[in-house]
Amino acid sequence: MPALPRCSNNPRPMSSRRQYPFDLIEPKWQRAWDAEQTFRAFNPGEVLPHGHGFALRHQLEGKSPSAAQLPPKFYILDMFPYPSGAGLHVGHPEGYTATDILARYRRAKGFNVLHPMGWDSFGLPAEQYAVKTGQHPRVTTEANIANFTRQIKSLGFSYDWSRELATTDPEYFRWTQWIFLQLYNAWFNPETNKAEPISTLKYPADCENEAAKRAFRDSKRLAYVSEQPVWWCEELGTVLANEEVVDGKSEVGGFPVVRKPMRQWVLRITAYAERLLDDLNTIEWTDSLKEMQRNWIGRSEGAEVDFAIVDCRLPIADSKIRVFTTRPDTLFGATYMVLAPEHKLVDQIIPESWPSGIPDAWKGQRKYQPAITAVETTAAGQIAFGMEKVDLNGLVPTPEALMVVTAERAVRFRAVPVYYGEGTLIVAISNPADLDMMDSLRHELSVENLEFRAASESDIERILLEFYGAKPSSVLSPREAVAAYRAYASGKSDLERAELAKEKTGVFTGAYAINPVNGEKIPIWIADYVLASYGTGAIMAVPAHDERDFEFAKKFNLPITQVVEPPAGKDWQGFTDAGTAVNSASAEVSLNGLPTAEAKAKITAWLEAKGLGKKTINYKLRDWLFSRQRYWGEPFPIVWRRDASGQPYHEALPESALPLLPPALTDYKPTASGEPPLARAKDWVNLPDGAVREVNTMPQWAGSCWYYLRYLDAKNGTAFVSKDAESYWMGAIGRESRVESRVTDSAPASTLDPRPSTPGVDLYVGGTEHAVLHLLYARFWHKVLFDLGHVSTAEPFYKLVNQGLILGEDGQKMSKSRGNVVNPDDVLAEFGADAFRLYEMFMGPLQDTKPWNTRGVEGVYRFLGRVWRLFIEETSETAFEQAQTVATQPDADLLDHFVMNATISDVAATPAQLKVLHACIKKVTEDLDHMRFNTAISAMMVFVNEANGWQTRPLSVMKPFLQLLAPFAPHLTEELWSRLHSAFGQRAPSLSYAPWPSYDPALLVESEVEVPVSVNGKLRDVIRIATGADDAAHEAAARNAEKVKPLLEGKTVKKVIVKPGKMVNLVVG
RNA sequence: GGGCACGUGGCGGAAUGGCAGACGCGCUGGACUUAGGAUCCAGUGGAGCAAUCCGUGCAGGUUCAAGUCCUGUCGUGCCCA
Repeated sequence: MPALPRCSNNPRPMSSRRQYPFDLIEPKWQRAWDAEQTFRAFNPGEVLPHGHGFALRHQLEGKSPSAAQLPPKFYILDMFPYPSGAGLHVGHPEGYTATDILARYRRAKGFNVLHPMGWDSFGLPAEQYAVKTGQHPRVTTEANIANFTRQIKSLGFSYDWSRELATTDPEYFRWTQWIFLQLYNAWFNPETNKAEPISTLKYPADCENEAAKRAFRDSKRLAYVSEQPVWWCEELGTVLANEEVVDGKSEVGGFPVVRKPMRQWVLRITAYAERLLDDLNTIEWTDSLKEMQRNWIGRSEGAEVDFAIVDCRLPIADSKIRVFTTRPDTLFGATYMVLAPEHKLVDQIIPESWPSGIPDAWKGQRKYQPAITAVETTAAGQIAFGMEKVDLNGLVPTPEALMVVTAERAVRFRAVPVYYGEGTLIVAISNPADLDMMDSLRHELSVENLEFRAASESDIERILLEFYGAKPSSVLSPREAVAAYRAYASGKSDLERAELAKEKTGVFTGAYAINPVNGEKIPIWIADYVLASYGTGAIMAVPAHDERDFEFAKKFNLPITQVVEPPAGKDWQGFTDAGTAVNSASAEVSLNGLPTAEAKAKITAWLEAKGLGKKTINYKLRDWLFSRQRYWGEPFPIVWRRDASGQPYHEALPESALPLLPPALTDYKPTASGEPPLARAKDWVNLPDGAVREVNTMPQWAGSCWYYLRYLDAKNGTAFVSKDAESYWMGAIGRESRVESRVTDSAPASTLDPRPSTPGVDLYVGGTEHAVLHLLYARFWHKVLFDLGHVSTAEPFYKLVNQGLILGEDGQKMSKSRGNVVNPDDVLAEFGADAFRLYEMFMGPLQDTKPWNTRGVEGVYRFLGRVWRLFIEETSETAFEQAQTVATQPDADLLDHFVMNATISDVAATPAQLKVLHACIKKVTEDLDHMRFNTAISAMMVFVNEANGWQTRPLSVMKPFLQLLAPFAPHLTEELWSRLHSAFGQRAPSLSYAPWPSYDPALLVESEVEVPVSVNGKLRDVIRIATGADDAAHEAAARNAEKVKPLLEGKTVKKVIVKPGKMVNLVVG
């Protein structure tokens, strides 16, 4: 942040300008809250200590109330942070301040508030630091947690620190592993639509032996093992989930990633797709957030349709291709089919030779044949070409990986090695900027005569001619063409294939299928715009009404047949919206004239009746890739064994083996063979009975999937959470009646929040970056735990609010490189925690993105100074300052030099004063109920501006005001609250549990109101009129208003609109 | 390319369809003061001496009345692709 002028030779440089002694007040109260455990939240059955504010407020001192005897709960949760080395930035405390204000407000309203904080402490940075330095990640992590704790505590948040947790604590991740075992030992029963213990699984008849049963069982578990192509990041030494890869690079660090098939643990989240979607309707999240989750789940309704294969040499059962389409109504327009290049039927349908008469363009092309497979080892390092001898199809060489390994590092480039010989390497690179990098690597390698330069297409052609002596034949057989195309496509990611490809590519397989609705013979293609992982990996192409099919058909001259008539004025070619079916009739069925929706229904019914297809629902959501090749994560409680035939199989450890701790290591790098770091610990991996431990670890998401449950009962050593604590705090029992009976003691009904407690976390606040993944994963785990009877609600987070981003003072995202990061420590030193909290809330609506402005902090800081001076005698400031100057160290006793302001007295308030106070109570209360913190603060500023002018300030007005301000500025208000009480010889009850003030609407009624008068909708004058005057009185007064009268002369009043007390509008002609 | 937000003074932002700009910052003037980068008081959307006129990205529409609702358009942000 821009440094504010500070005088370095003065130990208390700000004291002369300090608005009030926050530097003494804030530590004083933070210590007091800590010592008195003021914000301890009590579980059902706990003994409430004598003298505790909560116990006093609810007359429960020394008792151990049951859930029914406790006040209603309010669970208010922050997204716990990853304790990074950089410490807190001003974005963190924004949400934390909002929740803290609401937690304090709810306590004042009589709720039993649960407001905890913890640490999402597994994570990559600590591990990367460990790889570099050999320092155990736990050491780094603990230091960072200590720093975060200090920073968060300095803000005076009312967390119940007795429930603090860290995902890296063995007593915590023991239960993360336990939940994994719940997933492992469960399957999803589609009939009951819920997870059930694996023991309820029924085996099919052909599972004759134990091995077959095991294979079947393992294929049904919610946590299962799968060999699948994953994103491998060389630099990080781990796989990444799709969502952790951004623009072809790792989200963390921005390192290159490649596709690679690996054995992985996967969680069956797709089984819950429908429920994750449906239950969004039962929770109170913003529409945009729900929409994001819906998009991510990506439900689409359509049909699966079977197309028979012509002249097929396959067994009958396989002689058809199943496609998924969302537009079965366009079936008559399907003029070709496309399979994903990886589709398992492709190999089986290819004929020996091309059918006669097909265009050459369909047959694929061989353009280059760089037959280079080489690993050159030198003294200094090696160069590896990740490339087999392949045929390429396409206009440009496929970007492939060139890996250069030196003693220092391994770097992967997107490059095609096209020539290698006599110590000279020539590559075609896709990013010219990589040339410099390669050049610098050349020096590191110290390989003689190794030259890097970019090769143009004609260069490559010339080199290939030289290399092979002749240009290879361009005529391919169907099998060769398919193989060439597959090799080409395998180098691309799904994203590159489906979305980024500007030019459609593909090749004809030589085989044909029969369109089931009209018996037409259509060619079967493979193309990379069809993904094996979506739907059935095959589509029917309707070029007239699908953008990508349309482009493809144009390129390869495939027929385009109209089957949907668009609304008038639109071209049918490439029209993809709903319209009216045309050209869609056979002897058996006709869709002609039907709107798209009806046509879909009719053709789907027909297909089902004929056994040719069925209505299907498809999801974009994929199963959750759950393993990482890292050290700093939860180890899987799994071992591997081999059966009699030598087949490996996995087995869960017993619960008694938990927590399974990771082994001690000195080297945190993956092994030379690419195995995860855990594989280095041979003693740990190899068990005496011959079993081998799983060496993958769980992703960071695991710990954050259930931390909100652990807070409920954070010290429980025998269960992840006790039933009692879970059902009380997650609010599944007898809510409404308890709210009414319990909260009424303190506040009249008028200011009562009528909303009953809600199931799950009552309010969850955090950043949008977790809008999809964390929230989806946590909901999934929660539902599994719900199905298995471990929790009592179907959803974890009832109400969720995303705080907006805080930008730097320059309006840019805060980042170290921009140098616009604001450090809360600096702001706190200058203005104090209360001013910081107040400013974070005053900036604007919580949900909005807004820029930081240090001048704005000064504004609210001045406001707090004005509050201070409302209560404190100015002359005593001098006495304090003198005492402070001679004091050797900051001492809270110095505060005793302050004297209460003489204007404060125990006298009756005037009606005007009461009105100001009650208007403020009303506004602040209503705003807090709607999380409008900024306007609540402005209401309190209005109060202070008024009170500033009062000659006497009645206690009965000033005390409630302090209560209103207390959630926002707890330190200052606690200090003034206690001084105010002792100055008037009163006993000071804890401000934190003092009942929230209520307002009297009768006091707010004005005897006379100002009402605007407009003529023809234009404001002309303002009249004063008695409250409750009738319409006629309003009209009469309006007609007589000074500035209105002349406008009515000579005109007829055609219409009069009166909203009593609001406005009058006269329409004249 | 699609979806969802959002466009209001010099700035952050207020406004159940009913007096646009609450509150704060900044700015201007004044008081107090040895001093002011403290505090207090007053003013502050634009134009005009004034009456008054013009003003919520732009263009239309609905309405007695539109920052607010509807249509289109431009711009910004986020998410998805």
